[in-house]
Amino acid sequence: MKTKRTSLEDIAKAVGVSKATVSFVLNDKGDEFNISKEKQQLIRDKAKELHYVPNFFAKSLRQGETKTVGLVVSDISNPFYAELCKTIQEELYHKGYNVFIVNTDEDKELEKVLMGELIQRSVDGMIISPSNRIEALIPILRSTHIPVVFADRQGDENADFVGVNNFEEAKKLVYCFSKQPKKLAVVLKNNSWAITLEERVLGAKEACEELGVPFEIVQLPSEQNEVDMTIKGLIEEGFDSFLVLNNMVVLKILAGLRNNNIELGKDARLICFDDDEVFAFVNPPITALKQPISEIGIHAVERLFIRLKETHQPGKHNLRKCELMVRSSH
Amino acid sequence: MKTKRTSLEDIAKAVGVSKATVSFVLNDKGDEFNISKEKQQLIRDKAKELHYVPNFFAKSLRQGETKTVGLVVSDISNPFYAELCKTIQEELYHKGYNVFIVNTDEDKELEKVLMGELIQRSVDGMIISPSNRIEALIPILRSTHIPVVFADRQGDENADFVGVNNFEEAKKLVYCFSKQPKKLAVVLKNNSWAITLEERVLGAKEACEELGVPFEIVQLPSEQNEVDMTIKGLIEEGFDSFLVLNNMVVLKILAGLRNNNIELGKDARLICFDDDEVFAFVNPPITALKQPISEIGIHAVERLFIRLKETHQPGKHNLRKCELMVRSSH
DNA sequence: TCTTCCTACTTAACAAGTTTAGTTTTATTA
DNA sequence: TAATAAAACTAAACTTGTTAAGTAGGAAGA
Repeated sequence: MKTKRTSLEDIAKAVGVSKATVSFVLNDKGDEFNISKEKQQLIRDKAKELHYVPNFFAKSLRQGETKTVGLVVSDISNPFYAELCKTIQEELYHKGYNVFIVNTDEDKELEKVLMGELIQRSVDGMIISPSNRIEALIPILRSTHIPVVFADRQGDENADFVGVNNFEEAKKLVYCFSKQPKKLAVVLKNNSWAITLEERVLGAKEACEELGVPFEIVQLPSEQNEVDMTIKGLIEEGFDSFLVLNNMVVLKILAGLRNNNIELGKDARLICFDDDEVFAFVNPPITALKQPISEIGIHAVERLFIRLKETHQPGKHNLRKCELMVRSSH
Repeated sequence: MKTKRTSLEDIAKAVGVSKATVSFVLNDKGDEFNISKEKQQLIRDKAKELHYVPNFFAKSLRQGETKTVGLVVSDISNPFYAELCKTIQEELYHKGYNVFIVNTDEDKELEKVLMGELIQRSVDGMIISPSNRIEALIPILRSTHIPVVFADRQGDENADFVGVNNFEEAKKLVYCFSKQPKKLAVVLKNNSWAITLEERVLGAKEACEELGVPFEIVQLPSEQNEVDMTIKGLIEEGFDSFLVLNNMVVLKILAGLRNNNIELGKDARLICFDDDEVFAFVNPPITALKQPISEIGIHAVERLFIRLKETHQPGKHNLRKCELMVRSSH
């Protein structure tokens, strides 16, 4: 038997006043609307007694504001996004906002559906790390007038963006190897073609051309034994350096190298774009580029709040600096 | 200038029909309610033209159903919860439900506030990994009649629960050391006193008593240099084995051991409750207990759906099995 | 021809709050 | 003493979508 939740009206009837009075009191506007202290107490007591919880939807419907921000990421189980989500959630909580997180799994169709759901939920704003350039969604977003900030990945040149300069950072990394690579393998995940990766690949390419280093872009297969084969092939072809552009594949490469008896730091060198604390304890410790995740989250929220106030402003790009964690694999 | 979103009424006026007609058509009930094909097309076209997105709140308000589940976890940036969130989100998405994730940061007050917010949002159900036994929240949950399933951590004996048998699993781990410990340090994070940890501690304790192994429960400080000191002290006192009950501290211990020149596997042994893929690449590879995270998520969702249909059923405990990842640190 | 039925809709109540514009009662002032 | 003001509220409109009940007009059957 589904009993109805306590409503304002239930309290009003129980106390013998109008809905309006109850609403005033429970929104701490009792004094402003001249509700007597005794009645205020009566109403508050009854609300507690009946376990009253306001219906957020009714409130939002009337007020046209939800105090909710939609957060679109491709994969919360990726430590990068897990941390980003956490930071953004915390920042927004302090400002009185809730966050609705959705997971696109790098699927453009799903992304579209989920963003539609966020719009249905009347989020006041969105922070998006899009699976790719989102031409299809721009008109919808425009017509709803929901402010959007892109974080980590840039979905639209003209919109707000907070992230890192993937091109420049990747380029710099190529210069960071302890010995100039004879041949460089630029490795990324299979079927992963996010904007950030595109930019990183371009940066690495430019550096290689500047240095005259031969290079190849390697899309790593998903099965470990295929990875092992790929790496074997690369080593045989004379590749001695690996630039890993994707934190989610570094473990596979480590395993692949080990399975081929390649000793990192000696027989080959590796740098990873994206850090993990545990890299310090891997054998050998992995040199990696640490992205300022919290910073990105904090600035994205800050920017969104500016947008929430002044809607008509040109988009601004905020590029944050990365930090190279020099360990010993490079 | 904040332009209003397109509403049903806007479409109705533009086409010259009533709101009801538009509602029928856009909910694919046009035929059922005998709306002519031409009008249906007209309405659909206009809806697309005006970028109509239904207001979810208005719909939920009327229908008393939100197709939304609240998910309460202590820390999404913890890989355990990140994975749990992802699984639950995926499972629910396939069933036509959305998930609202909140982060309690192990703070009981915050947990209370956030759960209140989920109730305000009229979630149809909740999956909770509570920061602790949540006596304070039980009456509220009861009065709202929102079905709740506990995942990972058990908040109430009488409610549904999906997780692992922390007591037994921890107990077994003590028996897994390659050499019986001379003295065992049972390590957990500072100020972390989740239910799961309580149970794990109790299990470890019982095993130690059975084996006659002296042990100590160590709350690890948060600063690395203090950790180093703690570990130094333990080693000097003759502790040669570490049972780490908390995935988030294992890195600190690894660093502490290294800073004290202790070689794992030789001078000391370590097993971790909770696994991470990267443990295979740490030096030496860490033996760890892998929890069936996806399984927990999937079964929690399944259980919640049973609850959504039949509210009055006794609570059921579903204990899933863990897998010991034998590597070499033990 | 009158009744009945079907088609193609419309009207209005409803969900649960917020908010504007009133209303009644009491107190104060000219 | 009448007018004015303040105190303590209430009524009803409003947010948007759903849905039960109703209606107008035409066709078919008795």
